[in-house]
Amino acid sequence: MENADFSKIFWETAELLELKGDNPFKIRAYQKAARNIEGLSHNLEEVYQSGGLPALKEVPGIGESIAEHVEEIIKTGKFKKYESLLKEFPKNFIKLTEIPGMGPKTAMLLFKELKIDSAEKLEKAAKAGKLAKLPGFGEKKQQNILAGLELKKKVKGRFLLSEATQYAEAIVSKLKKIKEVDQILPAGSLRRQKETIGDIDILVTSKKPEAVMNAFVKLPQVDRILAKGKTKSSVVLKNDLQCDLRVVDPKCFGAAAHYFTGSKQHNILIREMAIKKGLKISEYGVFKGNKMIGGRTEEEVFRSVGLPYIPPEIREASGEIEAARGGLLPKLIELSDLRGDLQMHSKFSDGGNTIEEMAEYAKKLGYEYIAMTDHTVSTRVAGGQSEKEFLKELKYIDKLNSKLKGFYILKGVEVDIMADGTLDYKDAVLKEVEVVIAAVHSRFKMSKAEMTKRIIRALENKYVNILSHPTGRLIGQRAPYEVDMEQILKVAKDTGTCMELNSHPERLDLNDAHCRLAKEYKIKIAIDTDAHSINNLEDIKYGVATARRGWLEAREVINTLPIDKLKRALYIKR
DNA sequence: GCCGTTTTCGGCCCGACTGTTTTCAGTCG
Repeated sequence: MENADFSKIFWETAELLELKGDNPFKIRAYQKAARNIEGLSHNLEEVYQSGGLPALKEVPGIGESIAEHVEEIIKTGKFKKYESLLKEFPKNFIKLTEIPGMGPKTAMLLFKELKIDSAEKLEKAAKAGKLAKLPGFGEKKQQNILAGLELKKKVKGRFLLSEATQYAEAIVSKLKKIKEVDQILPAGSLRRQKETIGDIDILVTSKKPEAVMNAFVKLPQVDRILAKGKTKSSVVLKNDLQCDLRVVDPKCFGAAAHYFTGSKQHNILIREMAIKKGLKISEYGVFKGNKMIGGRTEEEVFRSVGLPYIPPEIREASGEIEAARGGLLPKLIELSDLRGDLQMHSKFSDGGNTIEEMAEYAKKLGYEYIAMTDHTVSTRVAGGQSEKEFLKELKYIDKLNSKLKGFYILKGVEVDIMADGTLDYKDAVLKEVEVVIAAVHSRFKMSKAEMTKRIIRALENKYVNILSHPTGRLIGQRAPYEVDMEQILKVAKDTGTCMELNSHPERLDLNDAHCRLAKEYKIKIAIDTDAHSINNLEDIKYGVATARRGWLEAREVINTLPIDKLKRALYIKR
């Protein structure tokens, strides 16, 4: 069982309880547990196997009864309470609440009054005008539900961080031109740099909010307006991404920034701390009674509850508050800490640029080195080279290096891990290479035990420096292959192998939670781009963002080292 | 259902906008 499986069950349990109109605090408890399990770096099943119920109860949001539910799910593969709740409703009924504008109350009312239990029936009834006649409904509400259905059909899921970043930057640059706009900050999950983004939240300070609102909803990117008020508006952009704008007074910028950055759970924890101190925190500031005592900056908000500044990327209610209180916050890695990029491809395999062009661009980015890691023979679709061809590339790199001043091209390779865990280049060839990156590119559907064994065998090869995209997932397209990550990390630690954090926006692999786990195992990480052209080299920022979400510091990332130290670190296994 | 630097019981974050309402419920973030 993966953590995502547990969290899905508890999310849906909460949803079902909500449909039933159960105690809202109980519902919140299930949601909180689901959210915390989602962000957990350890596998919940393994937590239970090693420490039983008491270990489960250590997880925030898991108490007596949810711990028992988890145990039940592990032992029996079932969760009786959830299944009996599910039986109380028609099949797929809870999916109705995924439609924007449809909450549990509306869904239940429509079911009771019109027997609506599917999106299809909902659409039919709305089109026939049956909804508008119900008590509490009207023409507008009916239209909104139809629009929500349309949106749901079009938008399959969340947007990649890279996509949302581009859209947000375009909006921000337009908003900056509005003269009534003072400060502007993209907030929400985008500011926390989550790997996928549900919608763009933008915060603006202005003395004339209405002027900003009017300009915002008229932006060329806007397809339609969902809501427009004095200080808050929501629109759907032409690419179907929702964008919310909120305007506040400059004096509460910090409080608003903190609030709109989230995460929701983090905010709740901070607000609870405030209450204990006799304070109240809202997006308008920090208040003692009616008196505002802070909120111009985010620092003031944190200070009001006795904490230092917590970077947005780790505001996930996953231990950052405790760390901040104990003075144990990590000094998160920054883009400028990196001295080179350790995986990329050239025209020698499937890259779009020559080695010289890649090196030239890398120099412009301020790097001191790159590793050229073209594909090997098994990855023929990606122009993988035979050993003989590859040895020629190595000689070519030697020649380039003799001409370069103040820049170094490491001789690297992205070698394939075969189904049995052997590599597709002989050790005699790998011996000539400075950076050996091993990767799984085939046979993704192996059992967890087989895949784990396969990868471990590769890690045990003394020439392998880095395990590339360790789970093989493609966000929104391909699930990670089954692998026992803790087992892999243990072997990586024992053998002195690094884990890659592949910065490709669809990979981000290791993900944030795995980075944090690797940190616990004291394993070094290589953040690289896997660039196939000069255009991809700047994707490194998404890797750094993920590393920051995984609490990584510069000293835990191998390519923050200067070249001589890096070479020594790479030779540690031999 | 969870949780404790006021509590093992009694709290549980806070506010905007909409649509349908004469004062608010529902939804969302």
